[in-house]
Parts: sequence; C-alpha cells; structure tokens
Amino acid sequence: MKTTSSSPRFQPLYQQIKTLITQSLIAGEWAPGAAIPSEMELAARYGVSQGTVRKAIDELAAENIVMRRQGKGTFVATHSEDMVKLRFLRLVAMDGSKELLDNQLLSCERVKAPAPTAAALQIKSGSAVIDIRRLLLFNGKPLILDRIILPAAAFKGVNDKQIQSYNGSMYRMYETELGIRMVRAEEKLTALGADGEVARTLGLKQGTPLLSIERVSYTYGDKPMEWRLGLCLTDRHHYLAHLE
Amino acid sequence: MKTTSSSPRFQPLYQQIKTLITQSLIAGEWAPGAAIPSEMELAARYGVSQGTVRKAIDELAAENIVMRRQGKGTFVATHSEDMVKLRFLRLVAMDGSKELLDNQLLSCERVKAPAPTAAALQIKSGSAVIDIRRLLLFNGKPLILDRIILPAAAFKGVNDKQIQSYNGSMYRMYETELGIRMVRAEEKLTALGADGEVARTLGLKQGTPLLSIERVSYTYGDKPMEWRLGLCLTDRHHYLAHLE
DNA sequence: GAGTGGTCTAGACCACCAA
DNA sequence: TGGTGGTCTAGACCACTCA
Repeated sequence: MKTTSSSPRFQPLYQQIKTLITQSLIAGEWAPGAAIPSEMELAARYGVSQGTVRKAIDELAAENIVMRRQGKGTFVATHSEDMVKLRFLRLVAMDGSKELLDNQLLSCERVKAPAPTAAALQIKSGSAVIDIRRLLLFNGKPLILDRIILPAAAFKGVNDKQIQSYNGSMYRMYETELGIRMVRAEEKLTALGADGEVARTLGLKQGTPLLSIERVSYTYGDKPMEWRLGLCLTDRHHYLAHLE
Repeated sequence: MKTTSSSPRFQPLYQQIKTLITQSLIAGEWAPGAAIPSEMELAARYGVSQGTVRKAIDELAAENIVMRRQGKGTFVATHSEDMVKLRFLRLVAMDGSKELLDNQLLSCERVKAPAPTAAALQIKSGSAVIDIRRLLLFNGKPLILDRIILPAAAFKGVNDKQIQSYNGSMYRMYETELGIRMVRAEEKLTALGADGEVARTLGLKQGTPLLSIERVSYTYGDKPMEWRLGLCLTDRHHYLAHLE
C-alpha cells in the first residue's frame, strides 16, 4: 500500500482515483443502480489506502454520480429507482400540489441539426438528430411545450413507440434503453411572448408571457447529449432556484 | 485530545464543531475578510483532532461561508474583496459582454410590511420595513427594476445617502455598514407581462414579457434578511442555472 | 525556516444492514 | 455475525506563503 513519493504526482491521488472510477462508469463496468466494489476492495485494486478511495467517492457522491448507503454499499446513481420522476424539472406548483403531469407526444422526426443546437451538442452542423416535440399537462391543462433534440448517432432506435412506453420520463428511457445517464445540466431562462403556433398549441392568446427554458444535459465526462427548449406557463407554477 | 466515547454523541463531532464555529461567526468573533484561527489552534480549543476540525471547515468552505487559502489560512468569506460585485445575480448578457451596470435609486421609504413579505422574512405582518426601489441599467438601457424590502429592526439607519454611496452593491453595504452577510438565497422565477407603471419605468410597451425573480436571502443560521423582487428584460440577457 | 492548508496513511471504533 | 459505510485520531510529508 506504499505509493507515496514513488512516482511524480501531478494530481492528488484521490483525484486520479476519481478519474479511474469515472472511467469504469463510462465503460459500463457497473450498471446504473448496481453496487460498486466496497471502499476496501477499491483501495486494494488501486493500491491506495481506504481513506483516499473514500475522498474520491465523496466527490462522486456530492455530484450525484454515485449514492452511498450506510451498511449496504455504494451504488451507481440511477433515474429508474428513486422518486426522481422528472430529473432536472425545477417547476413547482405555487399551491404546493403534487405533480400530476400527463405527457402528450406531438411528433418525433429524424432531421438535420440546426446550427445553434449542433454547437450546443458539440456535433457537426447538419448531422442527423432526433427532433421530439411534446406537451406536458398539469391537471389536464397545458403547462410545458417541449422540444427535445438528440444526436441520432448515440440515440439509435429512439422512436414514438419507445417514448410513449416511458410516458414522458425521457431520462429514464435514455438510461434503461441506451445506458446513457445524465449527470448535470445547464439552463438559460428568458421570458418571451407566445407566438401564433405556440399560442395555438398551448391554448393561449398570442403574446401571453412564457418562461423559456433552454437546457443542455451532460453525461459522464461533461459530454453534452441532449438539447431541450421548454416553453412554460407560469401563472400557477414557478421555477425554483437555490443560490449559494 | 481524547474525547471519544467520553460523552454520548448525538451528532458527529465535526458537525458539533461546525456549529461552534458558526456560532462564533454569528457572534462576530471574526469579521468578514479576517482570518479564523488555524486548524491546529481550533483543534486545541475544542479538544479534537485537526482532521475533525478540517472536516467541519470543509463543509463551511463548500457553503461559501469561509474561504481557504493554502499557505495563508482560512478566512471569513466577504463580499467586499473578491470580484463578487453583484452576488447572486445570475443574469448574463447573451453576447458575453462584461457587466456595465449603472444603478439608479428611485425611492427608499420606511413602511409597514405587506403580509406575504413579512411571512417570507419571518417577521410580524405590519412591522416596520425599509422599502427600496431602484433601476439597474445596462449600457444606459433599463435592465432590471428592483424592489427590495428589509426588516427595519436589523437594518437601522439605512437611507438614500448610504445606498447611493455603495452604488448599488447592496450586499457589500449590508456587510460593511451592518455586519450582515448573506450566505444563500432562494429564487422563484416566473414570466409576466409589464403592467402600466412598470412599463413606464422601464420604457416599454405594456404587456412586454418580463422575467420576474423573487428572492429571499439568508444570513448565518438560515435567517431570512432580505426580500427582493426583480423584473428583468431578457431580450439581451438570460438567467443562467446549473443543475446537478 | 516557520506556519498554513492539502494530501495520504493506518488503524480504531461506531452505526447500520442482511443473512 | 460479518461486511459496509461513517467517524475520529495521530502522525507523516507536500505545496504554498511570507518574513
């Protein structure tokens, strides 16, 4: 277990361990929801002390990449289990009522990537993407009009049927069907007035103020995998943010 | 340095240490920007090992309550120094241009707290508050119309002159003049149309979509100290959020 | 060179969980 | 009962800062 001062270190050991564990996750060595080896095992595997592995796992846990459960083990985080029905959705009802969201798929086509979206997804402009439009309804009333764009290369075989069968839980679908797990996301919010088409779809007057949420979601290793634009009605909901 | 197993522990030791340090911060034992005692000193003071103090400080650092600087020491976080001109402001220009914000104070009155604001600030409805209205301009054009409400009891002596002299850096003023440091905030965002008065003040047509940001800011110990409502023009800016 | 935080280790005991 | 993560300690050495 002696590694100190044997090789020149450019990075703290625990950072290197963290990278190694992340690589195993990317390689799919441990599936979402499965347990990763215990701290002692990993320490032995990498030839470091348990405390060093612990610090690496601490960071992964802080980033929601991994979940610790005392007495049981450490598990690869998953969308499937937990209550995480709608990961990343920060919209909450003002009266605090529970989410009763229905999902209505409007379209799902294979098209060429528009330039700005391609840039956000770090793919070539014009390459094939899957373009999904859907409506989320709250208590039967339209709440969010979503447009979701996925690089076709990584999301092979995604189609209407598949989406329908997951009833709107896109992230659960990505994980279960394709093994793609989103780790973090960035959102850009603006306020805008509903244009003609949007107003029609949402059943609103033209010009009604909407909250526009543009989201890029990233998988392991900061790779962008999904682009989304949501137009939200905020008369009964608001977007909740915690600042630190 | 032996404390283990001597007294029944209901909380991890490092949590207790964290609480003790926080209490010293609340009591003002160390001013913002000042160094707190070294890890070894604190370990000696509290009768625990340096590692335990370290873990307590780690959490305080993660919460931006304290800042570590290798080789120098650990310092109480401050708004005054750093580049943190506008703490908590998540609005960024779409073209990435630098913030050139001007501040224009519209009014500053002492009034009775409206019920919802009083609730958010956890004070009695109708108790005295300071009600500030101001305009933030970006490159000379109106960008944000702010209304800021502060409990008068804690913010004694706040007036136009004082606010003017800090040129819009409210958090810097709170800290410097009153020793009140905000640690975190919660924001609720909605989209709405500008009403007559707002439209006039911002120089817009009535009904122009605006991003409404309601913010409650908290000081040490999760005590709410400021309520704010910002109405923002988002044609050239967007609100940036990071989700994990 | 002395002092600070940053990393790493090795070993102890605790709290929780399952078979 | 044995294995897991959670806490705590004591001591080592490294990297940085400043006088």
